Amino acid sequence: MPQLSSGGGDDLGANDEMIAFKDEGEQEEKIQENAFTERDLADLKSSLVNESEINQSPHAVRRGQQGEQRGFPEKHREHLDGASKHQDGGMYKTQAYPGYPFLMLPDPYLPNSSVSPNSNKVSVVQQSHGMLTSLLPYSNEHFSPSPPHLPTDMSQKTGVHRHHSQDLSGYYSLPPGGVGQISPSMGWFPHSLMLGPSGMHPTGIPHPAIVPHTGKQEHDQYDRGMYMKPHHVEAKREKEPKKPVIKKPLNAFMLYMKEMRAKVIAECTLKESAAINQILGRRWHALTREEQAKYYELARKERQLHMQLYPTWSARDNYVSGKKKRRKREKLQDSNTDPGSPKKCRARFGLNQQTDWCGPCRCVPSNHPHPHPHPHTPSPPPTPQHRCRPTTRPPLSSHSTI
DNA sequence: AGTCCTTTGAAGTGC
DNA sequence: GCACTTCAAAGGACT
Repeated sequence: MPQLSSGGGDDLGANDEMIAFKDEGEQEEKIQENAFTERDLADLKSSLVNESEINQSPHAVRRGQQGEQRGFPEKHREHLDGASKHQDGGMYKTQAYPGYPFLMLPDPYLPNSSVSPNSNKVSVVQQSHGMLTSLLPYSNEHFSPSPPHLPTDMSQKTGVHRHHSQDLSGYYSLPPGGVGQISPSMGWFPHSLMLGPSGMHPTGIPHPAIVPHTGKQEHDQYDRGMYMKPHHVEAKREKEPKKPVIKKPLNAFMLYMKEMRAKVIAECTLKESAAINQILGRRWHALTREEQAKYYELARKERQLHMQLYPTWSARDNYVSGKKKRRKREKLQDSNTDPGSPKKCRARFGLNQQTDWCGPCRCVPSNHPHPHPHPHTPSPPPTPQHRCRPTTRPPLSSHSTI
């Protein structure tokens, strides 16, 4: 748990994390990040425009970023990884949150616990596809070092099973008239026993973490149908009686994205998620430790709740078969070694026909330490400092510019 | 219709 | 134990 406030001066890697930021000039950026929005937009737009004008390649921006990210110090990532690995360790659960005493108390979502309906603070995001999302009130009240209401309230209600739209309405309060505004990521996990065969809650609100089992596209469709009139949902279900999938609980950054996406969209008038995510990634790094702690805490609760509700669930359940993926990769590799023209090769990887190497790594010659003259001749193995990964993201630079 | 892109973090896999 | 991979969200772009 890297960014959490140590409170009493313990170090969980959080200090290291911050030091790492400072070492890498992040501090300066943090100051500058305050004047984000306009610059984000300007940078992003100009980069998009420039790239499109120069290269007319849909991957031009990606290449540029990869070029930057290529310089990302592994050390930093290790910090993150190492720190995150502490998260579920004892430190996290006990000492890591000296300022969060409620963590030592019974989980609010345990069958014998509950939370109190005493807050009306809520952020409601109108998703572009029409789904309303109720977000946790990320007020300081909720995430103050000693949330005053939580432990007390939790202890007041006992023996009541968690009914999300009521019990959680305190902690995850609903806005006026916001009946269906339940976020998949904010802890709205009704008990599995309360769900119907396709993840429907008795209230008629489908469980957001449960979606049909047929891939991303249907996830979207299902999401869009979440608040359809019941008979529509019913008809849809009859048509597609597919095995529901329990989705992963959202991590801190995902929760942050969910909350801030609409804001960024509004500020930047951007719609492309990839671009928005870049901005959000930068903003995430610009957050203070305390601000991030809100989301880490929230994510922890999410995981905890998820674990309670679906004790047998494993992230592996949603993995596409490793073999299947490997086959896909191998197939791609085969096609890369398949004789063909450099032109076709560049086209396949969205490279500029004039300026780009046609190798699978998409790096432009100018920033590539070991050029791929042509994929048909085997590329030299990636160096530890620079790994070319065409299908997965390269090491991320925490201070990469858009 | 399906996949990619882009971000971070959690968790799984494989050595 | 480490490095690597997959998946969570989102929606436009691309195949």
